[in-house]
Amino acid sequence: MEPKQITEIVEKLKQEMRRGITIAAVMQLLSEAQYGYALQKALSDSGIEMGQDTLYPLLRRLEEQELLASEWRVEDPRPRRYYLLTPTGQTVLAELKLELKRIESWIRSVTDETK
Amino acid sequence: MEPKQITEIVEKLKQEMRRGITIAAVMQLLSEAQYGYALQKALSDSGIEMGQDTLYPLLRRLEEQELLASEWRVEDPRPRRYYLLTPTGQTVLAELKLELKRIESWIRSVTDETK
DNA sequence: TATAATACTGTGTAACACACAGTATTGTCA
DNA sequence: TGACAATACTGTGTGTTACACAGTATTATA
Repeated sequence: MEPKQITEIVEKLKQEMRRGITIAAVMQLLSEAQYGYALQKALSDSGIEMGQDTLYPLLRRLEEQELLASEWRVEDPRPRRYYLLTPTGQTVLAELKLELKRIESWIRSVTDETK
Repeated sequence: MEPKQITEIVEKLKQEMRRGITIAAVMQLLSEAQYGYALQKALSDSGIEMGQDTLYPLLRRLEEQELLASEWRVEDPRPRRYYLLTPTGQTVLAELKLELKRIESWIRSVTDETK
């Protein structure tokens, strides 16, 4: 098998592994109100690259589920749409964090075993 | 929002978070040859529940990508299909583990911050 | 003997990340 | 001043895959 194909496969698998944490990342960052573009930068700072075409539908989806609420703020230099966790969203995030701890310990058990 | 709906949403989000690690789990367990049904039980022992209708297509997919190889073994009490990581699969698994460590440290940073 | 456990195969569908495309406004620089 | 970049958001289409649903066969058990 070509090294190029291996890289493709690896990248795709990494992608699949990452997708699970992006939701929690977004929700965690929205414990405080933030607008989409700034959120994207904050995610990037956390090492999570996410395109606008992925982020905005995700925000819409979480809002539809009433985990987020959004509002337009007319401000300098331009209007922005701010998102914030709802109380329900906070509850859900707390639950997700428990799951993350489980995933974390599973990762530790797997990677430590074969170090 | 109904508590029932929240539970649904939480479960679905947990599910999405888990999917990322199932691939690595399967590959890790197949560092040694194992047949499908036994693999499913081993996964379950690791806290990862996975139906046959999910596991077998995943095994097929990984085999198509040449990360796994399989063979029928005629044995007592019945023939079984064994799966084992290929050398390529071992390479890929090592790469995935690096990614898992990244995810792990990200989880730590997020959950510790808000403890 | 009927049912459960063991073991595997195949098809269909919902969900969603990402690709692709677009819009508008403000900022920067030659 | 105008072209391009950055800022900021919206919408549609598609590929992928977990899971739902369905099925098969053999062995084990009550």
